Amino acid sequence: MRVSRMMLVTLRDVPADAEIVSHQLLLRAGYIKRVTSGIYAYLPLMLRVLQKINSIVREEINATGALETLLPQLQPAELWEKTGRWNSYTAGEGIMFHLKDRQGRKLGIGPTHEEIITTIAKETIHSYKQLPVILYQIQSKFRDEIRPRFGLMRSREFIMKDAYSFHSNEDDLGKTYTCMDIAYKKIFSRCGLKTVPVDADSGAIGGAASQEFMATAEAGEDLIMISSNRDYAANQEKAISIPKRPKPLPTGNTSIINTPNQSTIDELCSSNKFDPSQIIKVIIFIAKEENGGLQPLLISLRGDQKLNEVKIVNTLHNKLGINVIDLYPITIDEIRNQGLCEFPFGYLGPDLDDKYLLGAKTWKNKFLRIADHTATKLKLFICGSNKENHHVTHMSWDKLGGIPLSVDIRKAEVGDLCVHDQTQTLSSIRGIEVGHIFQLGRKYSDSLDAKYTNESGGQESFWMGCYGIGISRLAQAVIEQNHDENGIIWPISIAPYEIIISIANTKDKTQTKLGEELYNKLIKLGIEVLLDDRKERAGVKFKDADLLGIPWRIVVGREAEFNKIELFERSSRNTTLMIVDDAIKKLSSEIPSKRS
RNA sequence: CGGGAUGUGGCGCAGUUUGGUAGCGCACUUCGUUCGGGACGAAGGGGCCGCAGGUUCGAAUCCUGUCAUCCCGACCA
Repeated sequence: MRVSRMMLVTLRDVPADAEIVSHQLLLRAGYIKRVTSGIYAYLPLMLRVLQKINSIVREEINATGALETLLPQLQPAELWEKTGRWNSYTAGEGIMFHLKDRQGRKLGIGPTHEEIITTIAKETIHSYKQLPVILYQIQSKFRDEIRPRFGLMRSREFIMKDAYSFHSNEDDLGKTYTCMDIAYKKIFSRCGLKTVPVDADSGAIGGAASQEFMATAEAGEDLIMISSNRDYAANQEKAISIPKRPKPLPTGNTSIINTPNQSTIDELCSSNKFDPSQIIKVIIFIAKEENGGLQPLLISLRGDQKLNEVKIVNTLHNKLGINVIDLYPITIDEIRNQGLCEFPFGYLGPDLDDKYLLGAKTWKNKFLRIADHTATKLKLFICGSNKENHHVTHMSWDKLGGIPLSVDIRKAEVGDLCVHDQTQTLSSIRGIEVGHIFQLGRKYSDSLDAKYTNESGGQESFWMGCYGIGISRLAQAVIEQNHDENGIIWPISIAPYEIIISIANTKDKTQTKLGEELYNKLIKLGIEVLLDDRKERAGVKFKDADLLGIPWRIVVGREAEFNKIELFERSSRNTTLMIVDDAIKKLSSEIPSKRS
């Protein structure tokens, strides 16, 4: 392709809207154009990158035995109602774009495709003999993100590869899950992306085992907790660790103490020489349930621990079968709006009476009481007395009327010891989520009544897995990891072009002629080559070539008359003066070997 | 949605406090001189100053409303 013909417009100034380097470079080098918030046009150069990524993804996913499909983006509400996701995906700040057609039928614009694919599987797969089946597609997905940002990193329309697998038993699902794990690692490494697999929360999609692939980058939105030897890594939402040992409370009798103006852990500790680990703090949240119910939660935590809200949502779902669509701390205004008397905030105890909720307008009038393991393990502790300005020391769970539901709802912190290996400590790094694999189990097949006939003639729900890769996000993540002050440095495997020939002076006939010859020869060799034939000064062409990030550059310049060119490698910035034929030889052996 | 900020040619910005009818750099066009790391000079083209009302003889500038964009939080490939 000739640069003079490719609608290339590069920007010298950094667009004001772009915050992170990869986004700035995509805009400056003319790869993408913003159309509206979170919605981008992929310009010709970008499309080539995406197509390269797609073909790597296709190769590796096809190799797992998966079949490519293309599913509709417009999806009927009924399917989403069956899985119970229509409300949570559309109501309030729902993430699904949705609309009504002219007959008034409700449709959603696909943020994901479990409903569709499971329905298709249900209608197509009737016997265990047809299993397992893996289906996938690569196409645009739509999510009405609360806050789109960072260009393609979090956009509202984005390209995703999503695969879904169907199995007759859990073991088989596990096998495919492992295959995908391996395929994903190959894909990311072929794309030149450094990733860390982490244990993940399975979020709104639901399910059992789940792993995220994080591209490590300072600009990443996710915090990853990782052990020193990298054996363990988890999303902060899911991370577990060994909490520090509590400082035992010296023996003593249960007694109420005066604690005026000591409504925080800090104040309480500094005034009474307590250690935060000797205290139980109590927090009240409201869990908004899928069916609209508002359940007050009375949560007990050890004073030195922090609450992990995601773990609470999961606990409610997994242990109590409550599907929570929103979780938020209560406020004084809300208590008033409920028509209730004020709570003794700052002095709450785990035994706060349900009578505080009597007469609530929309809240349920019984607390759901849960506590973190670190709290329930304390034999003796200090806690609020449910009376302003008073705490209780040497309290025990017995005296409080028993131990509430004991679960892990604390945040793992940097410096904690790891559960898998107590010689390791946790530290944190930032990452960009580029892939996610789940073992869904039978959640969707059950709710959509997707069954097949098993060996003994009975009906059974499919075991399912789902596996996503954010294609457009991945492309940008690669830039985040591969750039310098001059621009992008594409790995050759996904570069839009492999070589750019810069003719230093287009008025020089010798240079132009040699450039054109070289261009044609390289094309014949099957190399993807750009010819910068623009009537620009050499400096402009060099700057643009660096900015675009093409892995190799050939400069046809002063030495053209001696049949020599300069070969420049973008990543190392090494330049070699070479005879033309030697350069061709070198490139035609080197480039194909590094494409993989 | 809550908190913060900004909207002025394609991009980056000044002008707004103290109303007088729009300017700078980059990019674009033409000519000349240059010609290996974003050249220089000269001459040009392009903007109803986000939009709608209002105040005023007169509004980019003041007032009201509205829309959009970006940043911080919840969301997620």
